[in-house]
Order: sequence, then structure tokens, then C-alpha cells
Amino acid sequence: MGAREKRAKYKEEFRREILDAARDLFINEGYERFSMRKLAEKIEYSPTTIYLYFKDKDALLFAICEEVAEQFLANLNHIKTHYSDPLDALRQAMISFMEFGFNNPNQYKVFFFTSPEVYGSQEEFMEKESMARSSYFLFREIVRNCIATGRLREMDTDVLTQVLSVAAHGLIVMTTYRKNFPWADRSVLAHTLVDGLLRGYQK
Amino acid sequence: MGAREKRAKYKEEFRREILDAARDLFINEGYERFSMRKLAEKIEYSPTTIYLYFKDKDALLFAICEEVAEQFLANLNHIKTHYSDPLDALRQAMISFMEFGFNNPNQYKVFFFTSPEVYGSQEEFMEKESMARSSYFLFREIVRNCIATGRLREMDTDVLTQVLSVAAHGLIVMTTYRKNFPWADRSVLAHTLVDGLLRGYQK
DNA sequence: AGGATTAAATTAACAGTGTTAATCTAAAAT
DNA sequence: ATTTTAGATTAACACTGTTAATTTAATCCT
Repeated sequence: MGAREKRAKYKEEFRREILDAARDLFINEGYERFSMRKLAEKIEYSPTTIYLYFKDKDALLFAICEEVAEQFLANLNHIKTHYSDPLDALRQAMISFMEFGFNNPNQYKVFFFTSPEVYGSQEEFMEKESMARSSYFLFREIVRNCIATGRLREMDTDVLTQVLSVAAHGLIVMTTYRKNFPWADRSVLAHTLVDGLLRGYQK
Repeated sequence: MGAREKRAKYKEEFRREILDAARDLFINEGYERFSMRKLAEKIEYSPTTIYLYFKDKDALLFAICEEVAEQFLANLNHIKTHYSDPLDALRQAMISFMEFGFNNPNQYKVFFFTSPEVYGSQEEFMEKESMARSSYFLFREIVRNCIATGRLREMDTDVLTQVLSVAAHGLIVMTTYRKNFPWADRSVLAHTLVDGLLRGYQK
């Protein structure tokens, strides 16, 4: 291995190290207490060093977002292949989406609270390969299956996909970031939400 | 009028002036571009002067929140008295909730994005009178009417109220703050969401 | 009316934030 | 061995919310 690629490899490794430290800081300290300077201190480098590996804070957060989306995508894939009934798959996809949010509040927050610009414009989002995009496509595929097999009534696939996902998102954000409200049991709310929605869109 | 209460009146007026300027700055500049120092510049006072009228930034944002909630509460009251059919009232309450969010993105943002602490703990929220609390109670009243009159099936009122409101909230936040996604028409999504949910919870 | 008291507003400062330009250091290439 | 290049750092800028100390202005009291 030439010294040239050796350096490139080290650089990549260091990038990963920063990313791991960032994720760690994120999970433990939370979204609002995360800062570039704290990250620098954690990895024992000056703050500016980070900028040699990530364009800016958003780029760093984007990288973490993609990791989160990757986890979620894998989960979605598992569901799609292990549930023969499309409606069961959809129900499970929604439930585990919400559980993911409940169990990983900080990861979820970075994913949905970082500047929308990190994924570029509408066109860029749809064209550029990203874990986030793939997740949406896969979730839509599950929804489509329900419609195609007649388990849900005929309607615009994108509209239904979006309605289901925003509803689930709403439950996650409200119960995890508005703790100062006497919410009913999260799991009860999640099941009630999914049951109601799927029942509502059945034939 | 004694000079004592005269001063108190002036103080209250100035408080209002600051609040008005803050709301203005908020609506025009948006949540993330709002700052105490910009507000100070706008009202042509030093930044610290604001702290003589509001404990801190959160207290100021809380005051704006309450204004927003007041508007929404009035709207909800109007609906409750003008729709004889409980289910129509509920449908309209949800639709106008979402429209309110669509049309007032910055006000909505301050209301749902400021530190949860501004409304205190769970117990404090339920005990202390606030526009936000009143809104929840009124919305729940509308939901309760639907169940009591048999327009929706028997179930826990709070659970249903919360499910409906978080779903609507999810649609608002996603479509207004995640613009970098090819959302379907917001109004279509809103109606699809409400139709699906209400259908799902009917007998 | 004039001195004491109180209220209002300000300046200066602290401890943070993200980020850039210029500089120094150490390794690689010629 | 000297030049080139890459890596990391220091210093600085322009912000943020907020507090303590200080000055300015109005009110109270004798």
C-alpha cells in the first residue's frame, strides 16, 4: 500500500472517530447541549480540526442522520421480508417506527430537527441517494402493497404514505419532547393511532 | 390617579410594546433568527432593559405562546358553538388547527418549539391556568361530545384527544418545516388525515 | 425646595456558540 | 537536503443569552 492511500485511509479512520465521538456526545448530552467545541474537547483536538473532516456542523449532523436512517432502513427491510400479510407489515412498520423514536430520542431529534438544508432542495432530495430517501421509498412500497392487494382502499400512494408517516412522527415528537404534559401511555397512543388510521383507510 | 399606579400602568404598557415588537420580529424573521439583541435594537433600548420586563427569553416566548393559544382558543370556541353536529365540529376543529399552523408557521413554531419548561412540570401545567391548557380542555370537550352522542365509538377520551392532536401536529410540522421534501398538497393531506382518523374511530 | 430613596436604563463583562484566516509543525516528495 | 504539501493550531470575528455594577432619572419625604 502506497503512502498516499495510507494517508487517505488514516484520514477516513479519523473521520469515523470524530463521527463516533459526535454520536456519543449526542446521545449522552442531547441535541441542545451538543457543540463543536465540546466535541473537540472530547476527541482532544482543537475545534478547527473538525472542519478539516466536515464542512460544518450541519455536514456532521447529516452524517449522523444518515447513520440513524440506515438503522431504520434495515429495520424496515426486516419487516418487509418477515411479514407475509401486507397490512401486518404496515402496522408493524409504523409501530416500530414510533418505538424507534421513543427509544432513541436524541438520534430521532437530530434526524428531524437539524436544518432541512442538509438534505438539499426537494429535487436534490429525490435525486441524490440517501438513507433517508431509501427509507421513504421502502415505506411507500409497503403501503403500495396494501393498496395493490386490496387490504387498503384505492388512493394516492404518496398521499397515504405521507399521512401515515406524519401522524406517527407527530406522536413521537409530542410525547418525547413535550414531557410537561400528562400524556397517556405512549404505547397505548401508538397502537390507538395505528389502529384508527388503518381501520379508516380500509375498504 | 396616583403617581404610583401611573408608573405601574406605564410599565405594563411598555411590557406590551416589547411583546408586540417581539411578535413582529418573530413573524418576520422567524424562530431561529430571533434574538434578544435584535429585539433590543428594534425597540431602541439596550438588551438588558428587556430583562426588567421579562425574566428571560423563555418568559418572553411564553408570553407570545399564550397569545397564540388565545387566538386558537377563540377559534375553537367559535367552532364549538357554530356546529350543531359534534362530528362536524371535531372535523372542523382539526382542519382549522392545521390551517392555523399552515398560515402562521412562526407563531406555531414558537408555540411548539420553545423549551417545554416554560409551561412547568406536568402537574403545574394541569393546575396553572393557561391558554394552552384551556385549548386542550376545549378540544377534549368536542371529542367527548362525539363519543357521548355515539358519533365515535366508546373509548378513553384523553387517548383519543391526544391521538387526534398529535397526528394533526405531525402534519403541520413536517410540511411547514421540512420543505425539502416533495410533499403532496397540504390541504389534501389534511383532509385525508382527518377523514381517515374519524372514519377509523367511528362505530 | 432639597436631600434621600427608589426605580429605570445603561455599560461592561462573562461564558458560551459556529466559523474563518493566518500560522506553525511535521511528514512526504523531489 | 530542500521544497512541497498536508495536518493541526492559535487568534480572531461576529454572534448568542444573561448578570453585576453603575449611572441616570423620577419619586418620596421632611
